[in-house]
This record gives sequence, structure tokens and C-alpha cells, in this order.
Amino acid sequence: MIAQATNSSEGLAQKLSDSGLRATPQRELVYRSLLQQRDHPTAEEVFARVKTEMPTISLATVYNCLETLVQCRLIRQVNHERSSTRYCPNLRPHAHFHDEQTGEIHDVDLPAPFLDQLKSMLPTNFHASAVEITFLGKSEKNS
Amino acid sequence: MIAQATNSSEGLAQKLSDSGLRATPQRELVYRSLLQQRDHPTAEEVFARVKTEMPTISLATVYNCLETLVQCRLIRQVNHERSSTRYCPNLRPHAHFHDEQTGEIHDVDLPAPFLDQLKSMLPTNFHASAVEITFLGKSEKNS
DNA sequence: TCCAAGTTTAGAACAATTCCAATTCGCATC
DNA sequence: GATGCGAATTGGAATTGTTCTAAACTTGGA
Repeated sequence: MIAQATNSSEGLAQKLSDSGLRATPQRELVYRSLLQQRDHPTAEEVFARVKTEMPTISLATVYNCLETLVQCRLIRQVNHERSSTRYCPNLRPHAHFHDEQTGEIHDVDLPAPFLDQLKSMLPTNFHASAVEITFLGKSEKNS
Repeated sequence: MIAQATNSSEGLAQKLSDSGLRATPQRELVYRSLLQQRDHPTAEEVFARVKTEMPTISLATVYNCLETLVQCRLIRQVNHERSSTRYCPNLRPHAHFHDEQTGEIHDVDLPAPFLDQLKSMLPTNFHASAVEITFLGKSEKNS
């Protein structure tokens, strides 16, 4: 766990500087916040969370940091219909399950061969660089 | 062509009245416009198209009509990231291919067994009512 | 013919996000 | 350490796409 957190920070600084960007306290905090509570928060939710630790941070900065992290491929955006963009630090290939009752989003791992199969279904003149899969439905709480 | 248009209109009137709604000239026009040019237009684009035929129609009405048609399951919404919602009269199960260069959206038919296979990949406590699949990439113009 | 409910309309309001211009920060160099 | 410069942050204004509102209009049925 500690090792992982350390790796995360190093990974952050590394990936940022790869893009010629700085590892600022704000960027580190926003990133740590996402890793800590992996529940696909909106920018406003991230803002509320990080403000407890850094009360002077602004919403604009949270938007900036999130965009930067997305561009460095440290996190991903998750959109559904036209509601607020949510953010996800899970970089493995996975789908999202939207619980229509609770509004919660759950990650669903998908086997890589399956994704290849999916891409192979495209007509030959289409070349997909990415596939997004979203399930809608309800999930039972289980013990 | 004429027969098809007639069927469409009848289908429209029928499905609307099933929901206790009226087949107004505005709703018919918006629906016909979508069937005529099946290129996933935004509400603004639909507005521009129908205005040539009914100059007094308002943007709010176009939004209302589109929402009504979605609720009656005569058309579907297509969202991508946070850009404007687009509308699609194709009711068959299909995926969408977003061409990242042109911004165009293409329908991609998917075999039904495949969609079942996809749903069966979910953990047992998830029950999906729908799946959305979106490809991102580029498509070659072919002769 | 008249009424009530459904529908349309223009414009105001709204929410999420981006833009802007003015500080502030942090590293490199002296 | 001081200094300078580009990068980053900030608060507030602006923008975008959409929804809301209240008034006027339309329609089918008593």
C-alpha cells in the first residue's frame, strides 16, 4: 500500500515532466484524492474533497488539474448522457456500469480478447483507437 | 418511398397516441426531418432544417419534440463526451463509430448474440437493461 | 360552441465548463 | 540568497447547451 502510494506520486511527477509539466501541490492533491476514493467523482466533488486539505484551491484549478491528468493519461473521463463529467483513475481496460437507481458507477473488467473481437466486428474501412462500453441497469446489494 | 413515409407517419401518430400524446405538425416535421437525413443531427441542426419548412417553429419546440420522440421510443439520443446531444432514428440495436477527424457518427450493426455475450460478462449482481458501445477512431473514405 | 388539457412559443434561467487577465509560484541562473 | 521568466493558479466573467416559465394558441370531445 505504501509502496503503491509512493509509486503513484513518482508516476505522477514522471508522467507530468514527460509532458514538460510540473508536479504542483494542487495536481498531486487532486490525483491523490482520486486514488483514495475511487468512486468516479465530478469536478465539484473533487473540489469539495480537496478543499478540506487545501482551502485556497479554486474550482478552476481543479478543472485544470483534472484536464492535465487526463492529457497525461493518468486518469480517464467518464461521461453519461449530459450530466457532469466524472473522473476515474482506473487505467485498465474496463467498462462502466451505471446503476439507474442510485446513480452509482461501477467498473467492470473485460477480457482483452473480447475487446479485440469487438474491434474486429467493424467494417474494414473503420479503424478504432478506443472502444467505450457502458451498461445501464440496476445492481443488487449483496452481502 | 410514399408508402414508407405514410407508414412512418402512421407509426408516429400511433406511438404518440399510445402515450396519450397528439401528432402535431411540429412533431411530424421533426420526425420526418430525422428520417430524411439520417446523419445524427443536433437539436440546433434539426431546428435549422425544419425552419425552412415551418419558419415559425421555435428551438424550444424542437427540443420538446425531440424529447417526446425519445420518450415514445421513436428515436434515440446519442451522446459523446459533453458535446451536444444528437438524435438517431435507427431503432435496431447498433453501436456508434465516431470519426475523430470529421466528427461524423456512423451506425455499426452488431450481431444480437454478441450483445447477449456481453451482458453475460457482468458480475451476477449486475442486471443490465441496455448497453451502449461507442468506437472512436478514423474511417477511410472508400470508393 | 365551449372547455380543458395538451402544445407551442419567446425569452429568462440554469448548470457545467471554459476563458480571461492578473497575481503567484518555482526553478534556473547569477 | 536575489532575480527573472515561463508555468500555474485564481476569482470572476463569459459561454454553451439545455430546461424552465408563463402566456398564448390549438384541439378533440361534451
